Amino acid sequence: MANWNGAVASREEIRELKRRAALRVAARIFNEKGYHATSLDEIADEIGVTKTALYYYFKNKEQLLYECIKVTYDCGANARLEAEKFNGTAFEKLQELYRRFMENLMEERGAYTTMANIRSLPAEQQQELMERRRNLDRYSRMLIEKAIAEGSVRKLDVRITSNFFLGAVNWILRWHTEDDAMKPSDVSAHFLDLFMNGIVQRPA
Amino acid sequence: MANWNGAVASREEIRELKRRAALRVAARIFNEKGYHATSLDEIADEIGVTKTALYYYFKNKEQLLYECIKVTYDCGANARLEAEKFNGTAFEKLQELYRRFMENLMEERGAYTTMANIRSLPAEQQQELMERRRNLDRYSRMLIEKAIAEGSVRKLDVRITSNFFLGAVNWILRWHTEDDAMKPSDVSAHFLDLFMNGIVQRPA
DNA sequence: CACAAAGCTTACGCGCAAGTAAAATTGAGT
DNA sequence: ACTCAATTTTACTTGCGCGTAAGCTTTGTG
Repeated sequence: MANWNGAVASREEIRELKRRAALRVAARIFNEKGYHATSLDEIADEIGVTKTALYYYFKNKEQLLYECIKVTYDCGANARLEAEKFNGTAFEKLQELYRRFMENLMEERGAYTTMANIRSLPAEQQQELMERRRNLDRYSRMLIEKAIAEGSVRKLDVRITSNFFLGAVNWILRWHTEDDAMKPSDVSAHFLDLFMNGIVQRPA
Repeated sequence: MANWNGAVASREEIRELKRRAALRVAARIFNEKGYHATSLDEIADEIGVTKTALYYYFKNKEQLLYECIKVTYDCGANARLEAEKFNGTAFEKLQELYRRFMENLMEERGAYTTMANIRSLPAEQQQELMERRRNLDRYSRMLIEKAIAEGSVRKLDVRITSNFFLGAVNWILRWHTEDDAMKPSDVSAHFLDLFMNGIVQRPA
């Protein structure tokens, strides 16, 4: 038998798990205290290693932040993929986009995508993240426009409407904790109910 | 004549104007780069003085942040006062509360009330601000409850509904700039339209 | 004009936290 | 049990930025 060791994690796998764990801890503390107010010593302490150990997994502090933010953007990007493969009206796709987005955010719990955080990164990574942000925003607006065109949504200002809901969604991480009484799916359902009722076109 | 100098600002007045100007500059940079990433030298440079001049107006960096955040909280507190003196249903008061809140925020342009910012302050000021935050939130929820009781709003989860809109509102400062094509009153009207349509009770 | 108070500057001390070098430890495969 | 790479540590350098001390400049007032 080449390897009856299937159940036990390999070195590579352990390394990856430790990386993920470190990212989760880092993201939590960054969100609580802010990137610049958080020292690597603090993050390392919480994990149970010394600061220098982190440098074995991440190039530097910026890299750590970058990957934390990437988690958050991936939530949006994955939500978009789900929405695109969803067969249905623009109205339904819009709903799917935001439902997935919200639930991903609450599951993954990455770093806030604040201006302060993004601007703490090197120019190149800033560009990349801003680009991804714009992409999600454009997709969201496009769906709203299509939904208006198909008559399922009232004639609204698309920019305002998109910002309205994106704001509410991004804010979720501020008040919804990991051990919240409310499950991610409950929160997303409530939010969608509020949003969709706000924009839906009703028969005269 | 005791003083034919009425048109010219007195020393006290000039001092106060400079303080205000400094606060506005500080809040803008804090919002762009984050509190800890912003040096006093930077703020002073932008104003056109040296760092030490700021110490003539503010006790220290924390004090500067504290007052920037206070601007934002005052927007909420003043909105509440306006709403309370407004004669009408809970539904109308709710609308008034948020309309004023949004417009004040866009006019005053204080500092974001993020966890990171608040936790950068001394314990005592943290307490005070958290208290004020809770007060506004409680008032918002109370109005929603009353509006449900009076039958003008659907039976919704009050906590979720309040967080939903507070999130959208707080996010405004992220995308609405001072020279935005859209006036504060236009933005607030749009937002209220979206929110109120989302929660209103409709005849069967 | 004198002179005090207000307003601001230059020069510096000091602590904290990012990042590095090199040594110590662990543990998987032989 | 031995080896060597993977992992983590201890000990250190460095720079940035807050805050202070001491002095210079401006301005209103008698």
